[in-house]
Amino acid sequence: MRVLVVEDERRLAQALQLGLTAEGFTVDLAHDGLSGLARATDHAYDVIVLDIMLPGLNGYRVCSRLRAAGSDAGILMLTAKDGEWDEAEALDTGADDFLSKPFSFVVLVARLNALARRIGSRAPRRTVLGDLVVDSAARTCTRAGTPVALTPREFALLDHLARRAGEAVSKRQILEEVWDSGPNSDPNTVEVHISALRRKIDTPFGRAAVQTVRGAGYRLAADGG
Amino acid sequence: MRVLVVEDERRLAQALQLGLTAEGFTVDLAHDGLSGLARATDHAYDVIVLDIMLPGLNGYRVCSRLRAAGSDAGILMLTAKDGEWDEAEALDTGADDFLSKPFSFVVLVARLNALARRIGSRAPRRTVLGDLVVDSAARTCTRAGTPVALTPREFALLDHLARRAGEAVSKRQILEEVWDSGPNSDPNTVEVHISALRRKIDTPFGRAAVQTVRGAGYRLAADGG
DNA sequence: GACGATGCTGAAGATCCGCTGAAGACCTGA
DNA sequence: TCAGGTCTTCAGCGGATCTTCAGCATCGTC
Repeated sequence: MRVLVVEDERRLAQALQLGLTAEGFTVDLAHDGLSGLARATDHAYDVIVLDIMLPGLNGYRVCSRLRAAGSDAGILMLTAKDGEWDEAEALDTGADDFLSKPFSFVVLVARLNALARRIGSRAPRRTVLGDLVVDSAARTCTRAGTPVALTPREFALLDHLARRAGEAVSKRQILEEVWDSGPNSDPNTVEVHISALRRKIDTPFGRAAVQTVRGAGYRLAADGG
Repeated sequence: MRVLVVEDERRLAQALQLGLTAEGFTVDLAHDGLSGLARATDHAYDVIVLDIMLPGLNGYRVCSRLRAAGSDAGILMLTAKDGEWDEAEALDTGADDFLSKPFSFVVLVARLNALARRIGSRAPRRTVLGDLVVDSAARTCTRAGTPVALTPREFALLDHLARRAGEAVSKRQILEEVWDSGPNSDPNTVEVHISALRRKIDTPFGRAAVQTVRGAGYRLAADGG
């Protein structure tokens, strides 16, 4: 579960990062509306925790812009309890849930999990690309009806590519989102796993769904290759 | 990254030009609303830094006219006051971001970069020029439905020209923006790649989308040639 | 038509990029 | 601790790609 916390009070933000990481979430931080928006559009988060009062661009605007940009992440708004910011408005701009400050950490985690469940159920479970089927929920993959056994990494990689089927995805981006690693990790790692993936879902079937886009990364053919 | 700074205080404007150029931006200046509007409609800028208080035509008006004219450049407004009203008004007229004077140069650069990222992500996925289709996200190109295989450089070049379809783009500009290289690199490099591009997207189809504008560079025909 | 400036293009060497087999580290469960 | 599977690192290969160069073509001007 990838979570983005957009919160300008740095101590609170860091406390949340610490606590949520301990709960098993993968947490990134942004400290103002604009960088939050930028991160959220650049990366695929499951849930975004969004403070309403932010420097630069307030939470409402971040939220509505995210929705306008087609984001389907779950959005949980943090509202200060002074009545100035209407919670109904938060929901109107496309938020999924809200929480009044100050809040208990346990409640936040519970809400996040509830949200994640709801989001999970509205996110596509299965991606069908020709005769290649990727089932994110069951973590299974079949090619022409034949089940294909994949290792966790291989599946995560395939799942990531499948969610962006037809698009070229850079190795750097793959490293960040599948490996959850910094920008200076080895792109060869991706190459090795791509190679392994091809050997399982393409080569035995004489297909080529996993395409190399030289200089730009990889692309999973929208028609399954 | 092409930036237009519209600012009537000349010393500030020149300081910005100097500083932003050092940061790697290509910077043009305008000192009043009308000439700013004219420049912005004549040239393809990625981002426009727009002061609100301008002689002639104020920033709000410049901004809304630009949007009315279909400009999709990122617009960053410079507001003198720190009030909510300025912020809301600026965003409502179509600005993407704002910054209150006085501002720190570092912050401006950060905001410009953030804005550029967002603009990049909202840029059109596909450019259709007659039967020539350039898909930036998938990094594919088709002519009359036939897929055309391009090398990374060729694609970057075509993509660049396609985003400015109908405009003449100089070799120098191409070198800067596609090759990301200094002004003293060899323009022949561009010629060689243009030649290769034509051999792939024009010659086999008996078309001439890539046009030479003698002394001024190249232009991609808006109708695909 | 001659001339200089500008653009085109084939060839070649250098460079870059991605692929892959193998080895060892690592993790996990018994 | 061991066994089995998985992951990362490394190094070398092979081919795609880029740049440079040189000669030729084309354009505009005189």
